Amino acid sequence: MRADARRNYDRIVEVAREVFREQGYDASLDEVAKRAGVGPGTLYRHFPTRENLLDAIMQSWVDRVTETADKALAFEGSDRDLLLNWFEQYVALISQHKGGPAKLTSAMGDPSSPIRTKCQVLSESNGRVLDELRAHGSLRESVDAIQVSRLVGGVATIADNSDLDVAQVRPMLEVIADGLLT
Amino acid sequence: MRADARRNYDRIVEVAREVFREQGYDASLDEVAKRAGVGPGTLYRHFPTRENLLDAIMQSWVDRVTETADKALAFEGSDRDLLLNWFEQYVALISQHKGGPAKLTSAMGDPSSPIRTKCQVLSESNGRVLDELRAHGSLRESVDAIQVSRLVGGVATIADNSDLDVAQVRPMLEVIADGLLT
DNA sequence: TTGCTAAACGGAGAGTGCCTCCGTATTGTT
DNA sequence: AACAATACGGAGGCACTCTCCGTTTAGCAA
Repeated sequence: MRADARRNYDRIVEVAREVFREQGYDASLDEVAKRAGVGPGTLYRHFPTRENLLDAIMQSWVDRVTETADKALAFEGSDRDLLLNWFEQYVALISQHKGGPAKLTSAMGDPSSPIRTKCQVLSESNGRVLDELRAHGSLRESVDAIQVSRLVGGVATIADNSDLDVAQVRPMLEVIADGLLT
Repeated sequence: MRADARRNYDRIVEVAREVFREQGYDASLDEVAKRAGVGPGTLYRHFPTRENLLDAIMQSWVDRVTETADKALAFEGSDRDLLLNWFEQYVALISQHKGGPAKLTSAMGDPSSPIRTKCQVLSESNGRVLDELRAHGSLRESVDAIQVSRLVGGVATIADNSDLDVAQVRPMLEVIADGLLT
């Protein structure tokens, strides 16, 4: 990759992160290009679809998911609290920018999605937490990680769309947690 | 309302229902107007926003919600099955056209939404089912209708976005049901 | 019927976003 | 310095939203 290309690529991602945070994930891409000081052509060459751009943006914070799951697993307390704690963090992670929860959760389980790698990281992290609980024998049977990702992702999606705060989200996560645990 | 206005209003709603079913709720409104044989001006005079048009479309089938709740309440069987049965029908009802679950569930609890009356019908129906279970003493405390509408609506939203079938939705509804019941 | 007015129509067009094409510029190599 | 190869960028085509306003029509009254 040529030096100028690399420069533009990085700049676009940086600006896009900012614009998406301000205006939601359906902000104008021409606007992103303009603010980044490049032509629309350049943006679309690097990121043929909006999805590709999102993918690049999310990279950094999806990296944090695994790490967050590690911490959640080290939690000292009841299994229910462990799970709830993890769910809250999970919701926060996928809600970094508007439209994120819907995007990520809808692509869950779709092998042809451009953001499939992100989704895998998410459901794997959920899987690890579930395995831990299963090892404790406190998890109901026939629960799989994708289902849980969808359930919690669904709550996150609604919370995102309706601008709900943590206090309104928590009781819903409790219902899901109680439904999963024995 | 003048006769020609009434005629156009009805025709637009009818055509829109068809177009939205075919192309999802973000189909072109000019296209709707064209197919209805009216100018865009006419469409926008009757329905200043897309939301207003959706509102009119959904009227007919939101009417069926109350009726469906009645039937669900007459169900003979365990409380868990009653609840699951209702949830499945609820999901089917709000998933009549693409984008419906997200629209309806996101507006839940927002008094300024143009579709607030629809949402009220939905959460009231959920409320009635919950009251029944509460009367049986099989419902956990501190559960309210809007929360449940959001939880189940969240599942419906994800299912709608990812084209999930009933077999994939059911286990998620079971988790929610189990989380709600004692 | 005819005439009148309020109500309603409809389509041209401005504004905006998406995305592509291709002439121009930059990079890095020989 | 010359030359590919690579990348740039913006003009412009297309699609959609929404408005404005000149034209048409419904409904009523004489």
